[in-house]
Amino acid sequence: MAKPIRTDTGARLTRQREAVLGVIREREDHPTANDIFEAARQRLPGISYATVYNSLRFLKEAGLVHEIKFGDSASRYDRETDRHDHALCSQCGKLVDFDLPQAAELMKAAARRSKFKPESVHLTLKGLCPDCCE
Amino acid sequence: MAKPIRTDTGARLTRQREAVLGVIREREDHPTANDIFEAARQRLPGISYATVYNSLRFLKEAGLVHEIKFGDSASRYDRETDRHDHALCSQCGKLVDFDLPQAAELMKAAARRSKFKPESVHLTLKGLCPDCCE
DNA sequence: GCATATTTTAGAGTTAGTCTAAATATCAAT
DNA sequence: ATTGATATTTAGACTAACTCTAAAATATGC
Repeated sequence: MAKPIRTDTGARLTRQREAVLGVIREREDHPTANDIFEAARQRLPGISYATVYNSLRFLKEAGLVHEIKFGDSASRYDRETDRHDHALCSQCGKLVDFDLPQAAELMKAAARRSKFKPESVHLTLKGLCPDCCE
Repeated sequence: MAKPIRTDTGARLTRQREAVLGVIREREDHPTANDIFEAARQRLPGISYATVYNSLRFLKEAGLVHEIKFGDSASRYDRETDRHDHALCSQCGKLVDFDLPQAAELMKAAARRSKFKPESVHLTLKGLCPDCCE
């Protein structure tokens, strides 16, 4: 009944997808799919688990959100879609975005050593966040 | 009956753990736990799946092997335990080790920007491996 | 308004790994 | 060598985080 809003590239932004995007955009942190599922249910009580996953995939492909995967545990989602790096607290798990300006150079250096044709570089710092440093 | 060989730090290197370590040391690539399970069964037919996982954890904690996790799919294991970086082929999944000499500097720069107390940096280049570049 | 295409849903299925409790093996001291 | 304490292995049940499927609901184009 309600006409679906569209993204600027013409893709369909249904109520469900909009709710999921809204959750990610409103949060400062980097929620997991499950966090998003719970928050999305507040906005759209009937939304199902599978739809949250479908929406996340859709939004990711549309470039509206960014997925962060560390080997451990669940993926986290990030409203920041530009290239950036991550710092992960080894004590409390806090995840912080930052940007290393030398990333482009770095990618070249890495490409030279590995003999790969570079597409992207991902850098993660592990350490203690300011709160966990005492 | 057979006395267990010990690592130089005195930890027990049982037949099972030795088999798992042997598999990893003999391979040039970066096998998954399942690859290791299959190869270990050739050496020690009765070895169980759980034992391979237990052994991998043990060997990792003893610093004898290195675990590599990317968000996608299963962990890979690496006989190279010194700090190093990885290049991952976006087409065929090939994983190659290399070392970036500027890693120490990089860690400092990342620590400065994120305000974290640094422990380690992990860099991954995604791109096309030499074979997949045509 | 009807046919076609897209999206959502519930729930089953999958993957990779962890946990548990019983069985077995090793060690250290008689 | 036997005994008891400790460590390790095993099979299989269990878990977390997704992914898939097929049917139902919804939207779009004519």
